[in-house]
Amino acid sequence: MRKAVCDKQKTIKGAWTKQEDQRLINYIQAHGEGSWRSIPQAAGLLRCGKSCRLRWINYLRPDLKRGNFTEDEEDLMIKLHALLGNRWSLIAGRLPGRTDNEVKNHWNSHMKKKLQSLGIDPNNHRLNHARPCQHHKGSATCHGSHNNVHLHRNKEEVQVDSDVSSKIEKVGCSLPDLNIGIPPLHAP
DNA sequence: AAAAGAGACAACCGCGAGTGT
DNA sequence: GACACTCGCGGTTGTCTCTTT
Repeated sequence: MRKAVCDKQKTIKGAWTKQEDQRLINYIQAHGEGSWRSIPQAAGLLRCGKSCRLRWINYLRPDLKRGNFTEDEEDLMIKLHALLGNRWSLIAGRLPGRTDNEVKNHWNSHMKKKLQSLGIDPNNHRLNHARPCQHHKGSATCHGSHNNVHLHRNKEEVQVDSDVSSKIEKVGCSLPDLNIGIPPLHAP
């Protein structure tokens, strides 16, 4: 049994204050990201490294794009989710300025409902039989609704991280009912 | 105007993978 | 090979804000 890293010392939990944010920003700007475990102490924060990392990645990073998702981003998110399932970090990697947490939250609160309203099961991207095909504005067809695009997490089954693009190509070919046109990977 | 409910988002937790010794 | 440790991910929960009654 491994001990939780954050239990080892007295750490603050809950919402971050502006002062804490500023300390973390100042430290990372001066020293880089480095070892998250040592950052809290070095930056003078009573937070665990995990919490610092999360705060930086999801909120403080200068390259983050705040605000609503555009239609293009949502479109791409749907396509990527059809391919990758709940691999939010991979999906976020294709949406510049977006974080996995942001993508995950947006999916759970907005996109699920959006897909359901279009008669699409948000889990497997199949058309629901209850709804007629013409109500779906996408290109999926009824006869193709038996395709299940869920990809297993097991790395022996699919090597996602190494080359997403090649997998997209492969999966896209095997899923004629999913109009998956994924743009090339953006530079970080 | 106040209370209740719903929605959105930030943050935490536990686990698995990767790496060094 | 076994172990210890850190990092990163996805699921879940907590809390704040907005909307409805």
